[in-house]
Amino acid sequence: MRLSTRAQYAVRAMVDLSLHSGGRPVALRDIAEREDIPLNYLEQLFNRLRRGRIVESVRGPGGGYLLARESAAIRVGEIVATVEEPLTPVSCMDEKKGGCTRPEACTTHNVWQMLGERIRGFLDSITLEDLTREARRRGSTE
Amino acid sequence: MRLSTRAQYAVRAMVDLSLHSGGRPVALRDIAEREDIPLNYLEQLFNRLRRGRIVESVRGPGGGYLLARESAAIRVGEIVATVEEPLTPVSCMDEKKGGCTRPEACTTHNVWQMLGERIRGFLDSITLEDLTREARRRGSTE
DNA sequence: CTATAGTTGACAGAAATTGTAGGGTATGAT
DNA sequence: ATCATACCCTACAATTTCTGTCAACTATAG
Repeated sequence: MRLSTRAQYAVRAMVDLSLHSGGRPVALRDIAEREDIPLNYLEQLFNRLRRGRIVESVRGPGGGYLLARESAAIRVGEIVATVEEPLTPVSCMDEKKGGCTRPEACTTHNVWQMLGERIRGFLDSITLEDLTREARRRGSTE
Repeated sequence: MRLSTRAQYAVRAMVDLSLHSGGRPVALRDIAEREDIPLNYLEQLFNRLRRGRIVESVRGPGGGYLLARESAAIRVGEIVATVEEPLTPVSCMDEKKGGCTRPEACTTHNVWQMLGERIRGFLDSITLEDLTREARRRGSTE
């Protein structure tokens, strides 16, 4: 039950982006350096985030990435789900197998199903704005 | 964010054990067959469960495993935590690293911390008795 | 036309998970 | 006693997933 570093990187990078973009594109190179994330790896993550319509890209010199919408409209759950693909705790919930021949199987599946809903529900209750505000607060007090 | 099959196996096996034990030990061989879990693998899991004081073993012929206490006193969260070792979403929460030099890092860490609490809280709210009752209900109606 | 910075796919290394093998040890039954 | 059962334990092989790297390509500002 461990979150991939992919997801952790993605959220940290998004907070960084939100903090440092004043409406202007932020280059991955800068984010990678500040957050100590391998640049090439970060590129892959932002490709997914772009396809997930969470960020927009600007190519060419002076380019970089922008939030696709205001930070209050971006939920952490989205970010995680986008880079992490399936946010379901067990495999047999994505693809349909014949499974569930055993009566206990279904019972436990219900548990995992509900667990997944709880996880998504919690992560969706937090916005990028929340994190950004908190990060700014911490940054200023210290 | 995926639960290991270890954890899924463990919970299923515990439900099976609870269903089939009438105060008498149940052999892993039987559980493995009914649940279609590799026997050797199941043995490893039950070693952990025994060390976690969730089950007790009876050796020799006619032996097997028993619940260490009534099923209402065994929570799913315990079972999962016992076989899954750390139930924390991110690595840097177990071992202490210097981390958290970046202000955003701490912010996101809070999120993972709270997520972990939610997960544990949910899984601890369900007892083995709940699952057993539900499994029996399903089994009888079909 | 050149440097910048995103876009993409392939792939290598590392780590964790999952499963297998093979021996040991306690115990009930014959 | 001895034998079969079934737990106990360790090491390791196979597999998968995750993490990270590389190289080549495309768009664009200056």
